[in-house]
Amino acid sequence: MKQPTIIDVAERAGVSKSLVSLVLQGSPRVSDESREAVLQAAGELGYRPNAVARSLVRQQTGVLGCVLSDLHNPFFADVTDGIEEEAVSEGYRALLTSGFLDAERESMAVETLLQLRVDGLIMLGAMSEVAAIEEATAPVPTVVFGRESDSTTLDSVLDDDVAGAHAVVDHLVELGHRRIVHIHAGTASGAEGRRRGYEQAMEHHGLGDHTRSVEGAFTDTAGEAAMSHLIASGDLPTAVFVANDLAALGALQAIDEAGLSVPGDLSVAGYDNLSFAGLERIALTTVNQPRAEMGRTAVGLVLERIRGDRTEARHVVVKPELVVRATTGMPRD
Amino acid sequence: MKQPTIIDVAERAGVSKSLVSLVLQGSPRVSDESREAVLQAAGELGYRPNAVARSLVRQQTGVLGCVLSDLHNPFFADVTDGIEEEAVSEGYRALLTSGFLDAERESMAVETLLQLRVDGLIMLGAMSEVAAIEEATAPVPTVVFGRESDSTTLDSVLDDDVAGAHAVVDHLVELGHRRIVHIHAGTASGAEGRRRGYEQAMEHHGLGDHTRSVEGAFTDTAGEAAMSHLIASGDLPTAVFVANDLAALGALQAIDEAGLSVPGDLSVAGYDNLSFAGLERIALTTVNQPRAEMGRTAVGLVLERIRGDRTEARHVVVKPELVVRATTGMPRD
DNA sequence: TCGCGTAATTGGAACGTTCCAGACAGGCGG
DNA sequence: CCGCCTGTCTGGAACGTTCCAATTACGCGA
Repeated sequence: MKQPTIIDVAERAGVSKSLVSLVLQGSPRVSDESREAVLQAAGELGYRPNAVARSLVRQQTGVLGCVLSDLHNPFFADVTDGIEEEAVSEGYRALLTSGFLDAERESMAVETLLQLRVDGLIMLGAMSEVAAIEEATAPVPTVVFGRESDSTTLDSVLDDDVAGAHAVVDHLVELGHRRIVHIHAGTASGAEGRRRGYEQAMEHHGLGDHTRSVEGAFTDTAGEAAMSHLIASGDLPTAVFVANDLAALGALQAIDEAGLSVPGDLSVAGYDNLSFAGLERIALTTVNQPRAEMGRTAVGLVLERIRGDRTEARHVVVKPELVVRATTGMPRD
Repeated sequence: MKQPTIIDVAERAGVSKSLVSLVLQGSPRVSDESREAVLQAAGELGYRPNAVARSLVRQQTGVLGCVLSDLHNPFFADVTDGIEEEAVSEGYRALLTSGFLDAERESMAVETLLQLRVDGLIMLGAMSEVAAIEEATAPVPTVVFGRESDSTTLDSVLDDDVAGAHAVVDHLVELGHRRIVHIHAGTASGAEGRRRGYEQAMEHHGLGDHTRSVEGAFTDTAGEAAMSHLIASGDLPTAVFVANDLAALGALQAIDEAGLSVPGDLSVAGYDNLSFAGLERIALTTVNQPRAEMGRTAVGLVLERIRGDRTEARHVVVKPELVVRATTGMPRD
């Protein structure tokens, strides 16, 4: 049951292990005859290179570790598509782990990947603070995805959450809303920027007095709970800006359950433009980010670092885009 | 920048590398004094074990590789929760890769994981046939998740798709439907059983003449395309049973776009009971599987094999459960 | 015939661990 | 006083590769 090694192949082909190694790496300085013999022996034995041994001597694994804060959020699936695509085309492999929306489990995942000696790390929607990530990932090039950062060591990729949130509020105000509540996501990646954008925009429109944020999280259940709470409080706004689409879906559910109409009684906007948001039955007004492209960018950044092409941190910020659908409309007055 | 090794720790602590190894493994046959010194030295240097070297000598990695056929399908996220939980509690780590709903990319992912010498493999919703998986994964204990199998070497975990599909058809027939179309998912995992269950149930209800399957896949876009096609054909049934919820969501979208009403003009049922299916705006009739539990079971099976507790294949089949919601109702007559 | 350059091949060190066999010190019983 | 046991600790082999330096084979020009 033991898998054959390069030495088994060498014996069968009647050559040295070094030559087998050369052939398998595609070296040109090998006679056709030897190459043939080695390849045949390898085929017959069902030889499969041992990446563990290779990594040990090469001092690199060819693996990019990705920590997804939440496997349930389709947002990250789209980003990961871009990551995989770019990684593979550059000769790397992406391995994924989940952080389970928990800073502690997230750092356990990071630790595992570091022990495996991944060549680079991409933290998607990290729950941990940048300083903590900086420290934990020091030995390996790391890109923080979706979290604001001015780190001098870590690269980052994110959309301009402040601008995105601002656009949402502008849109709602333009429709005539004044009492706009924000369901935020605490200190999760992207949440702070969106909250700040909301507050700035409210201020900007002279609605500072109506600024009101309630606690939520980047999950459907949190969105539903926050919205239920808001409804139960009796003090309903005319519009709600929810920190992401997943939570917005939960909020919609709470609203539907309460028998309120959208956007008649209440306008709702989210963030991320999940594919579900585009369904007619949802038709959620939201903010789009170029997810796959951002994923590719993240890989590009981490590879630049791995290859030593760059040493100063780079922070890539992309423009988000408001997508107006049917969950937002004029308030009843 | 090079990470410290066990030898660096040994030098700093003034002991041998063997002793450092003993301490780090928590051996009791070490004096408190030495233990203290080693731990302190390791802490000061920021030592992190090299899992690559450890794996090489131990001949095991402590890693379970999981290939998810589709990262976009939340179904697998739920299963993965169970997998992770059980793996961690048994001292293993789960690493994920995506198969991108493509047999070829899937087998590339498997190959990568095998080269990394994972201790076990779980294939979730594999696109490849069981025979191909059997051959490719021969050196490593492997569990096939969600695909019917009578393999004598591979274990499997799945729900009883035939029974699940049967239950859907029973429900529709009971409502009075006769012309029930099935949007299937070709040879994808689980698709064949659901199709078979549909066909058997139709036959069972004397509706063999109305049996009609149209081609789809386990994605929202495929479901939408199949449904659009069905609508365009002009020959509408009164009910549609879609192979999974993701595709059912796409089908609903096509129906909504066509201006038809659900379940007035058309009843729709899916399979998987995604959390989205429970939203009031969707309220999709579907079939539930105990996802997290099935994930835990899969890990249990693979660990039994790794530990050599069992050599014959085991196939765990769990009972699915019909969940009736608002997308199914009596046909107009 | 000899020396030399080139092409092909090989042995062995190294990577960072684990683990086994053995070494060493000290205490105890005979 | 000697042998032995126990409790600690250590050296070195092994894991499966890569890669460097060295070796061999061979043909060709002088």
